[in-house]
Amino acid sequence: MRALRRQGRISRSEISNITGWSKAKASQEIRSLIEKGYLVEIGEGVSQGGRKPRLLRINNQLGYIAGIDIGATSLDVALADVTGSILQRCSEPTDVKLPPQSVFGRCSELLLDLIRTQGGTPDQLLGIGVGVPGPVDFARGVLVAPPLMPEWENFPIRDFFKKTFHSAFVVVDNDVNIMALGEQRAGDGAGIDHFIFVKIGTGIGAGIISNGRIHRGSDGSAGDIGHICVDKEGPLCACGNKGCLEAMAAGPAIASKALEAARNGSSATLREMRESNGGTLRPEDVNAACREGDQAALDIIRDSGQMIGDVLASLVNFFNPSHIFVGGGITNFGNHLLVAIRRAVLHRSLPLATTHLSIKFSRVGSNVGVMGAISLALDYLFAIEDNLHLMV
Amino acid sequence: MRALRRQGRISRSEISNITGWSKAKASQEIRSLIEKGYLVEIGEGVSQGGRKPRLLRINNQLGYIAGIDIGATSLDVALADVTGSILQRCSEPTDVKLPPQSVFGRCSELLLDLIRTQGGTPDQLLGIGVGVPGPVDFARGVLVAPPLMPEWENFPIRDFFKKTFHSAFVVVDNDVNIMALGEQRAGDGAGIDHFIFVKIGTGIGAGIISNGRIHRGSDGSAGDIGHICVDKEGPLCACGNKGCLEAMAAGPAIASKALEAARNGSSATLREMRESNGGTLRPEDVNAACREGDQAALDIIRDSGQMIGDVLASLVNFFNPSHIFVGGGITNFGNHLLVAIRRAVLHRSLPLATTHLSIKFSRVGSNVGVMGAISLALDYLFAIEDNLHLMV
DNA sequence: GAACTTCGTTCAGATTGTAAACGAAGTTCT
DNA sequence: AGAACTTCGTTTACAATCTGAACGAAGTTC
Repeated sequence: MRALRRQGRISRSEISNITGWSKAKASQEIRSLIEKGYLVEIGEGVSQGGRKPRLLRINNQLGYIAGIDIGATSLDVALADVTGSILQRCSEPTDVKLPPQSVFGRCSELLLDLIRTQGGTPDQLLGIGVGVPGPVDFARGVLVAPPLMPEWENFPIRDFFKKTFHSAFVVVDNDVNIMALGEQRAGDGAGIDHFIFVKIGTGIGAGIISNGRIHRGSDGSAGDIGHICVDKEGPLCACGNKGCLEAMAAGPAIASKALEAARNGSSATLREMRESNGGTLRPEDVNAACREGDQAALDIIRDSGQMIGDVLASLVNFFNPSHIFVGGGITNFGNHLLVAIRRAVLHRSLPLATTHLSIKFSRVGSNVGVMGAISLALDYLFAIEDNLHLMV
Repeated sequence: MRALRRQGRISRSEISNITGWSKAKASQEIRSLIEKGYLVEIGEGVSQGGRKPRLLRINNQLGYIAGIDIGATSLDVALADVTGSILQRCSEPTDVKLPPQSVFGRCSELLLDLIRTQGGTPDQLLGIGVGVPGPVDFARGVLVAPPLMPEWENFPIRDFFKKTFHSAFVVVDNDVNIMALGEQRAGDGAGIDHFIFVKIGTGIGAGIISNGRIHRGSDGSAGDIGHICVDKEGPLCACGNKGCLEAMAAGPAIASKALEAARNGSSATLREMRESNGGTLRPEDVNAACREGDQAALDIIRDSGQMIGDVLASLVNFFNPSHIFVGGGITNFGNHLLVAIRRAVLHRSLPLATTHLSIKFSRVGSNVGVMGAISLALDYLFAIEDNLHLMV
């Protein structure tokens, strides 16, 4: 019922049209919601040839919603109101090798800071959405067999946050699922029933939207495409198999290929960079070299793109999405990567599955994670509010 | 509302519990449905310590539902009542190279025969579910760019059947989707949220169930895994690409590999078979040779299984299903194929995605297609009945 | 066979939703 | 400027709907 209200964020008695209710009931219901403080009036709208409508909106003073996105190397925390507008956000580097207590503890601190800066108190926090880099048992809100951080397995994320924020519920999901959700709610994914959000960074993962809903799979590990095998004789991956996509095309692989190119002399640019960096190279350096027109760097990026595209081609045949959004740390690598991915997908997939397929970078940028986390929390919030209303 | 009734096929005033209605309303509603002829009483049940309940059931005299499953080489037609029980079925070989008029015309004839044999008339047919071997625009009920039978594109299947069966609605879907639905409703797929039904026959295709619903993809071509590339230098496929799974591991590929083995002398058994068959070999022959312990035949089957398993391994990582059901013409090939598939999948997928994964043959057998078609038609029937009820 | 269950219906009363009428506020055309 | 017409939102009387409690029917258990 008020889920509808969330959609039309500003509108008046069109509600009676949208819901199919009579004007009488709509009016009465709205009055009750205003009395309860859920809705507020917000000025008047433009006339449609008669009396001006009195617009309303969800009361954004109801409380706060937090979105937390924990990546392999960075950590984002944002505070939003119940309409999903971000009030403030912050970001800092982290390391998943650290014990969960310290990482989540830091999240709590940052969140408390944000709330204080906004002039609120911790008990005004209604809900927290958390994205973590690994398979999540969604119902329990717990990581299951995370390859990157075995220590985190079964860490009670929900209870941990509840200790500090008593009044808030906690929803935990995989970080890529949450990015896909963010793209759906705050990006170009709006209204698209079937799409894939591909995150390329330290690892490679995919968030899947099927029939408009997140597909998590039976163990919460759906979308784990980083460990699809692309070369049976390829390098050893952290997961124990050989030639995983992640081990061959993600950020670290790009960096190590660049190091090799710097060593064997196939790229003077990369060699210079390595020296000025103190013997190491980061994925960003390869991108920079690429911009300068370095052929070896370009080849490295293209190779990555082709491998990723080859895998995506299979998935396109299988899943037939209408859109693929590419995001993550590698996103600012310009178009070379994307072009290579596109070419590989178009070359290898069935024409029917690709004629309407669009492959592009996510435009939501670095906010996509926290936006998704907030959306997830809001979904949960409005679901229980609906239930409460049904019970009362 | 009566969708619930369809679930509990025999039950009485538990309906008031299931629906949450008061006993009064449930009773009244049931009376109305009985008067309209939708429900019938069917004896008494066992006492629970008090008065015996009077069991009811959906009236199976309401009309007929037809399920039609058109494969690449065979055609199945079945007649069922509105509870989904098959009354009678028939099957005959066909060829998708024939024009659609003649294939669908033959379906109509068979269906008329079945109805007559059951002592009914064509206007008692309420709905028809049709499965066709190719991508389907589900909303329009029309084939889109089918690789095997370009002539069938845009053929108005719905209108064609409506000409003969005026009172029936027609729902068209891809044949593998329909098999997946059949597995869900009449097989081991009951209650499973995420699974893949893999059909291996003349072609290779997959039906996908995500969050308990068929995932059709944005163009209706989801599940078309037959044209995933497994070998960039492989043989040319009918689709124009090289090294498609279908071209390397499906029935025809198995047969042609067997012919080669018969020619080059690596298998005496296959050579004998070829001679007694008049120079050709069918996939079934390879199976027979396999049973006799022929090593070359066994290798052929194992190779196919491995290639299929390699592809499935990627899809398991991506989709994380809890079950994979294997069906289609190759199903009766015994366990060699399945063992090879299983080994490849377990070897290549992430442990988390495979620990709870079950890969087995579909037990529904040859009925799975028509059962799915019937289920699809029933879903549609009960959906519109629900709507009608809401409107009245 | 008395006491207690479960099943299903009947009926009065409360709850809920609706349509129509009406007042308020605004626009357009003369 | 004002008459006529719109749209917006509320009030009110009325109709449909649902529920709870009471009750008869049918059975089980001790």
